[in-house]
Amino acid sequence: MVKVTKNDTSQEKILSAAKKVFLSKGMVGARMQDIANEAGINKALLHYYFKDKEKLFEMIFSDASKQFFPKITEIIDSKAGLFEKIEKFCREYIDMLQQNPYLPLFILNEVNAQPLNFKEKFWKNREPFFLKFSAQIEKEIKNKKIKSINPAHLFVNMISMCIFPFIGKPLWMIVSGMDEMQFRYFIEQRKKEVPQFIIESIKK
Amino acid sequence: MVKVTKNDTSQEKILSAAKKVFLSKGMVGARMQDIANEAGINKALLHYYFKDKEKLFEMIFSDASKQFFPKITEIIDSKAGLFEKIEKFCREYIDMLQQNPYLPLFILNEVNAQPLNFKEKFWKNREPFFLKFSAQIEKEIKNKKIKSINPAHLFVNMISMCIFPFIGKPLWMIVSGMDEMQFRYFIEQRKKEVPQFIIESIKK
DNA sequence: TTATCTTTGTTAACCAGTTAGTTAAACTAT
DNA sequence: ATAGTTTAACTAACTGGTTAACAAAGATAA
Repeated sequence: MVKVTKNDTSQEKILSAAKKVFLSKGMVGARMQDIANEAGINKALLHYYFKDKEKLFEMIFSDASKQFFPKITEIIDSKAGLFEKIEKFCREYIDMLQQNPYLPLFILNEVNAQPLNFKEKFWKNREPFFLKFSAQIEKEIKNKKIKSINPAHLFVNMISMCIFPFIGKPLWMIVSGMDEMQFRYFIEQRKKEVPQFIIESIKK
Repeated sequence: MVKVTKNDTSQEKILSAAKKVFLSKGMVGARMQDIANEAGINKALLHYYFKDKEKLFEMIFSDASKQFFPKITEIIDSKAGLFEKIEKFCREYIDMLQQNPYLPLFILNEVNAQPLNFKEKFWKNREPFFLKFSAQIEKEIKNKKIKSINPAHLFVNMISMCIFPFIGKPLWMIVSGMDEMQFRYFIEQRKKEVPQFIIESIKK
């Protein structure tokens, strides 16, 4: 008989609990006791495995960053055509956010709270990743394939329309009267609506 | 001779300090001592004028809400043509956010933290304000003036592109390498770029 | 005017509850 | 036994909020 649903190790339980608590409450809002409770262990054990709150937080933030950023560069840097790339990006990025709905507000809050710390620890030696994307757009414009547009605005527009609905979700649900299921459907639609909206705007 | 820069009353100093601290640090991150220091008064005086942190916070949040929301409905409900309305909204809303850059993250964080509390205290007896906007769009579609589009997506797209850059500002500055002045110019451009982007997408 | 009282504004010192982090002892599997 | 885990209990620092004393500026009455 194989080990059935072998209990996670304490370390794994802690990381999973910490992710849940930090992502929903942020660094200042999270309590070590909350994390210990969520993990079903004693608070002291947190400090046995992870030196302090800061260290534990960094582990979670680092992990979250790896979900939030590489997905962008990965698609943007691929060698697909522009429209295809836009479609793929919106579809996959919204899909990822659907599975990690707290990610955007978490990341943006913490970058906001400590921009320098973020730059030092998580954005060192990275090349400006949207340069390639920018070059591709310039080329398409030069070849008269799409209308003239500033690539930075196009990029920010795309990112905005993909990410913002997850940040504004609770407010939008109140304002629009949507329930959880309707919102889910709304997001599902956006995987096609957003790229279509963008392409309609720039195509010639 | 008129009273020159008459010292603000303590109450005014507190409100001004509280706004600054709450908007940049949020409810949980803000410290009553920070607010007292910022206002240049004793901490006990905060409780003399405002019962507790919660009350002081509500005052600030209520004030912030009045900037964040009515501006939307006001323009959306006006009787201008659709394109004109989109142009006016983007221009004026981005302009307002330029003067209150912390507003979006502040509002969205607090709605996120306590959606029910927000609904009860700040969204009672309000009619769904984008119904009129929605009707106007449906009409334009029916009259073949614009392409077919789900009004909810159009609305969310517009809001996203106006608001998100302010939420993502610190991250975007790091990623793009912009400095404060370049970012300011970037936002200035968006007042025209965003409505143009939208209109290009929906016009026939 | 002047002496006394009242109201309002302000403060230092304090209090009780919470939080991150420590410690030393107990448990457990090998 | 012992090395690796786990815990209850503790500590020091911090936080929101209170208190009691004090100060300033009128009001009131002689």
